[in-house]
Amino acid sequence: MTENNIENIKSQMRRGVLEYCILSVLDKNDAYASELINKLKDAHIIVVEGTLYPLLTRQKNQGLLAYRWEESTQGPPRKYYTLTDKGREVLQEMDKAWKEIVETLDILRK
Amino acid sequence: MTENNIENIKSQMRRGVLEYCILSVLDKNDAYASELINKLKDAHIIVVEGTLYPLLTRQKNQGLLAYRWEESTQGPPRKYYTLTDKGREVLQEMDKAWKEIVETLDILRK
DNA sequence: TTTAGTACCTTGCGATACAAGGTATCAAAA
DNA sequence: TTTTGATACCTTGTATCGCAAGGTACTAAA
Repeated sequence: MTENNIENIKSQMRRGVLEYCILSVLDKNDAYASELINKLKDAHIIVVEGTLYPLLTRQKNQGLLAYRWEESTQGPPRKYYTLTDKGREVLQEMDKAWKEIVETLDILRK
Repeated sequence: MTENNIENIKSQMRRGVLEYCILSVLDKNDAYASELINKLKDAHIIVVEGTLYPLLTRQKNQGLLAYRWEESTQGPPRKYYTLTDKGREVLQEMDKAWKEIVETLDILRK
């Protein structure tokens, strides 16, 4: 029960920064969806397909991301996402917002 | 539009830590709902009644909080919430979870 | 030609944040 | 003594969104 509680809370915290994480990863390198899932899993940010695909579409529709198709010899073509200029701007705003929240919690929890 | 975007993102981040903030505030002092709203507003964590009341009830049902009624000379009686032992345990788990996420983002955003 | 691996995407359910509206108490003004 | 304003509680309805589950399609190897 308590365990469940905590898992719930963790995933809630993660959810809050998920979009931030995605833009952060893409800021370093373009990536396709499955690749993103693995990179985020490595960073202990769990995200599943049913969450990521709609989210990427949303961010693309907001003009934060663009994509291109690339052939693969290993299977079907890959949809590589890349940050747009607007995406980079928003990422900077996210940096600020994140900093504020971290400071807020420092104070609340001091 | 972009502004809206950012507001959205900020509130998403805040949401992720809302329960953490509530327990943190109550860890310092017992408080009643309206008081909590003001304290959180001061800390730039916006939360409205329609969000807070169900949330407090949930946390109480999970055994994290208890409450007592206190008379007030200024209006209707106040429902003072207080952390339970379990609430304090969970708060410590939240501290860990939060630390992890902050570290994760440090790495992702380095 | 079937199986395994990779990659894409959608549907349906449940949880939940928030706007809006409602009830009740007390004190002071009209 | 009734009305107003301030304080405090709580609920309802809508919309969003995360996630489990299920589905399609391409490639290579068995």
